[in-house]
Amino acid sequence: MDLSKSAAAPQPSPLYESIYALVQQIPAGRVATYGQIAALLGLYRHARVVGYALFRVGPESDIPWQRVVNAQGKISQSPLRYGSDDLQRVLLEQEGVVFQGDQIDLNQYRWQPPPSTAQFCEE
DNA sequence: ACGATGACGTTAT
DNA sequence: TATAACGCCATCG
Repeated sequence: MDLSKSAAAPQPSPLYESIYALVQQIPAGRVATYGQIAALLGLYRHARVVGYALFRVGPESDIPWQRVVNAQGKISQSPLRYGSDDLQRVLLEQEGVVFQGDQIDLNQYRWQPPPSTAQFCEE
């Protein structure tokens, strides 16, 4: 049997898998930005794709989508979401994240990706 | 195959 | 500092 293309693609796209896997690696009380996750996957400008991947994920998923916010440290959600506008904020607060107004201090809560997960050469 | 969409990011005004 | 428009690329119909 050739398993070259038979029963070898249960997942719609490995790209999403990578995104989900990375998001799951975010520890509680920490947050990451879409651009950050995208950059870790080598998708420097694909922040939108990351958001789109999480969009397809459901509220019952194993993905802590709640820990993913935009570069402004704010919560992004679409009108098509579950309906709870403050749901994500509440979930983060329960993890120990403090909101300054409607914004989070990324300088303090930004998740620091381990070098094992991805390589980042900064200067 | 093409067009429209989208949970963003960045730059310009 | 806030608002607006553009770009970026994968996914969906």
